[in-house]
Amino acid sequence: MTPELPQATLKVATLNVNGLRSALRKGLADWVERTAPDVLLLQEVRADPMPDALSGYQSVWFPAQKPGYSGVSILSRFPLTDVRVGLMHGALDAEGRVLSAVVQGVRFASVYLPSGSRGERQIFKDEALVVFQGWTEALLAEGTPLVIGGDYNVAHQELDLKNWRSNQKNSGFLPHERAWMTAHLAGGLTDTHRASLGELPAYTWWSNRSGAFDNDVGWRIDYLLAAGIAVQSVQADRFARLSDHAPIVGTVVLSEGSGVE
Amino acid sequence: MTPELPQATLKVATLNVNGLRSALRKGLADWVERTAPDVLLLQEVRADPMPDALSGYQSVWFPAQKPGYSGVSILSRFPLTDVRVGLMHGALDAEGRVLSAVVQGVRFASVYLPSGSRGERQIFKDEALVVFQGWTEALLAEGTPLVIGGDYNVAHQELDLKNWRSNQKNSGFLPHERAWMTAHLAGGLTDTHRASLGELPAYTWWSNRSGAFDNDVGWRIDYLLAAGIAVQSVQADRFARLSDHAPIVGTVVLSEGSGVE
DNA sequence: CATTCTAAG
DNA sequence: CTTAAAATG
Repeated sequence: MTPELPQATLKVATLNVNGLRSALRKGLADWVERTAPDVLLLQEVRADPMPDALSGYQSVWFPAQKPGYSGVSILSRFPLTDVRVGLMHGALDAEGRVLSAVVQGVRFASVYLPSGSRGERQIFKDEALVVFQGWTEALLAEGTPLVIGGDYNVAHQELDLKNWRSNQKNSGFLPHERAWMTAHLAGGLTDTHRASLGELPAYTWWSNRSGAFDNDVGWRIDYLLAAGIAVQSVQADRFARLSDHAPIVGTVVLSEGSGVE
Repeated sequence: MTPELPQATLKVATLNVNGLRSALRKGLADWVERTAPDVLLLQEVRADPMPDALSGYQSVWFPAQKPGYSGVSILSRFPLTDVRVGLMHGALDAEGRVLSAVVQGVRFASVYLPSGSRGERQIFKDEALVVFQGWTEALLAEGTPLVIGGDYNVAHQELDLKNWRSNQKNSGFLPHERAWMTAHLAGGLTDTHRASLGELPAYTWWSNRSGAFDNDVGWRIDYLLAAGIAVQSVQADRFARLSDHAPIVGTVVLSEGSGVE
């Protein structure tokens, strides 16, 4: 270890803001100042680009075509290079769902996969999973260290939601969605949040209805995944309450070469 | 004067609520309890009928066909009889703008004439003025004492708005609208609020923008008009703040026969 | 239940 | 600037 190295780690955070303006009203700027992520991956921005929303950050934005809908962005304290917008899939890219850029040699992706909770959108979600998996495989083949943060709208295992039995027929915990997630990870991505958690439950989303949050009736549908690089000390900040989702924060280890810890 | 008479007067109030649910949130029920009108004429209800919104009142409702838009109602502590819905004019009646009923031998009408502030609606407003004038003339010919309360979206004289010079080309103070109001009154209706005021200004509407209310940059576009009966002590309750309009309250004199005082 | 957008005033 | 609805999650 050479203490002279400029910075051996990058703090990364991912958050579905459910409206960036709403999250700002709820104190996102303060939370960012306290948490001080070097890279911040936002989903469901629901606004046109707001490059001055958080001072001290460069940013890239991928809004949906429809105003007020979907949209992702990446904010960084260090230069963002090799920005890639979308999946090269017309219908998905009209909705601003996948954006990536390289920071300090690591590619960071901000991903917002479709919800299927409005039944007629399940088919679109299923197609998105396939297209996104193809995109991911191509990226992994490039060999650049990769960190994906995002809202997948899929809970993986039984311990990833409060009531798994009653949700087996609900979008977000359908058997084929869970199998997709297993395959997605098998492609070489590590679920770093789960790795930090062990076997503990830790949800990242709670419905706004009734007392879902107070009763911790939640789902873990947001992820911080990594390939070719370690992300340590990954935690969901359950009490941030900046939206209906919790931010996930972790430490990307730059100096140790490759390998997931 | 015989003190044994059951009730020699009726307290009447008229108010554009700009959403009845909104006005209820802002304390309409308390205001009604304090003010205790016998008859309450509401405009811009913007809701389906809410017969239980104010306890102690019977009510009749004329909503627009389009949800959340326009709509008038009449609430009364005494029986409402001979209810008449609309003007028998398809386009106007689709918007729930004129409703009347008889209470204690007096016909009360709740009237919400169209706004022309969205320019393309001026022609519709102009037609409404003509149709409504015809309706009024027919009603006056019946000879029943008549009290009209409502939002006319027309300021009559120069003292009826703060900046009359700069508004001579704006809907609500156009020369032909003012002339219409003059003719409307000439048909036998008394502007009872103006009669109580003398030459004082007293506005009933302030834009929500900037500090229009704080600077009293208002318009008198709501009226309490009467024919064949006296309405006394008519005042706008400027500080009620139940909507962007002030309620107008007056006392209808039942026992003195006919005549406006 | 919460967000944003739209129509309307 | 404000309301209410619509679409969406």
